[in-house]
Amino acid sequence: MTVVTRFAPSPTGHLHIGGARTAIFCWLLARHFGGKFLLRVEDTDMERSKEEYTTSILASMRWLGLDTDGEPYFQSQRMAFYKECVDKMLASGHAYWCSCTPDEVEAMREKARAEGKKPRYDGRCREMGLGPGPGRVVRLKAPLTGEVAFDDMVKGHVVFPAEELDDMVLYRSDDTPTYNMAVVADDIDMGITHVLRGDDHVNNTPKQVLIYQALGHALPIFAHVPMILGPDKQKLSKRHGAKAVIEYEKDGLLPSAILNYMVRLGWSHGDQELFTIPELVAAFDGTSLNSAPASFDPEKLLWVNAHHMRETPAATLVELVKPFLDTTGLAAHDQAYYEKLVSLYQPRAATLVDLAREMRCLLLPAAGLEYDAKARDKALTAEGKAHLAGLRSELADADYGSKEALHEALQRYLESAGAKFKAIGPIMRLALLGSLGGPGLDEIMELLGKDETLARIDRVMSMEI
RNA sequence: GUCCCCAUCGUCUAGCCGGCCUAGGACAACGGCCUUUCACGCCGUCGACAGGGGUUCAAAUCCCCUUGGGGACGCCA
Repeated sequence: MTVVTRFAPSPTGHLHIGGARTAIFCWLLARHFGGKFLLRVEDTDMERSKEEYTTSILASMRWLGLDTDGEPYFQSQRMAFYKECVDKMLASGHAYWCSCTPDEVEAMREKARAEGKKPRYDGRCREMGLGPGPGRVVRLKAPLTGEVAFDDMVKGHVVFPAEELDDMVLYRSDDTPTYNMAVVADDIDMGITHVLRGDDHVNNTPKQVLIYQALGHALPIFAHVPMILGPDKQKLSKRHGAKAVIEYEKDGLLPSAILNYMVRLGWSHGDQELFTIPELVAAFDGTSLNSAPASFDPEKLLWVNAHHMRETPAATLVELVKPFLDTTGLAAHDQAYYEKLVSLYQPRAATLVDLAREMRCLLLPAAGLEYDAKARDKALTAEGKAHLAGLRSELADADYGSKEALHEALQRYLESAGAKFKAIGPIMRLALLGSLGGPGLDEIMELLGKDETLARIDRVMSMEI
């Protein structure tokens, strides 16, 4: 059986992290089974839909690497098709015209609410045999009794009493289909086999089941994945650190890390936490989906990202980090320098933004190096400066071809001065990096080379304590 | 209000057609090791089956209730 999934966003905002996870699941399911992943833009709400959002969503999906099969479908371009479907339902007696005004319907709902029932339309136009007319809508002739049930890959068998469902509007008085109508018509037409979407749609599903039945079509396989909640268990929102996908791109996160982290929210594969994308495709078969909602944890996302950063080849990372570098005042360096530098900071940065910031001190010319005030207070001592002077002459003759040779040079100085490493560490770090953390002194010097190393030492030598 | 869904460490989760669970892994926190610093890595500590009833020789695992949380009830999607 061919698997055909679809992601169906409405272009009323950027691709948010919750939507991204749904898209990732759909994409993974299709790729795992060698099926098709389609995109459908649900832009029937002319008021809220904006083309810039369609562009943005497409860009985010491309960035995440969620490639689609074929061109996207736009609901706004399929109006005639929906009309046909509705006509078919009218002709078969599964739908009828209704002349009730929104105010009248609202009154019915309030009445039901007052009686402690679920708000619903009372079906008064059901048997009136009305035809089309201004202000009229088409409603589904829903069953009055019995149950509406469907099977769900994550929820199992879900049953709704028919009394819960009313004669929902399928076609509006402005000649447009309603959401549920359009979704079912499209899912059938597009040949969707697996409808995977957020939990918030389970209540729509029985309604859609009725439409499938009215259209005489078999049900697809449903999979309602649990929603993502913020750390406070409330619905995920901006203030939870859950942002639009483009924000993460700006924050320097890697697409593979986002996929890895998001997929693990509501899905598991034994104890495995870290996945490459091919591993994800191989492992994700739609089973092992959790049914409980999950909270979004920005900390763990960062940890996953740091891991993916470490796994990325240095040459690739150089290209990825470049857009994040503040290039003002930087000295010129070749590709090999950049790669070496990146490999030095790879295990020390959780995001591309961090990496870019950390790298900066080794890209600046000696004269432009910035010194951390605290590091300077701590490391710049008379003793330190004295050691630095000795170190300078030792280093002036050193071999900068390997970090081993440089390490030996440092050891030679230590022996001659009778000092411990910790006596020269801070002052050397201050001179070379402007701060106290970072890679080993030998590898830093190997990267900088003799002239730059000495220039940096000289600059600190001339500083007042 | 009505209906639907859900319930294991602070968080993500394994386990859930019952016994191998004195409940495993990961993030975070804390302690240690490694180390010239900072990271990485490694080792360890803290830490959970929401509550109550059943069923059973045996329940985190099955059933019921309670509580708690989420979602949905539009001529929005």
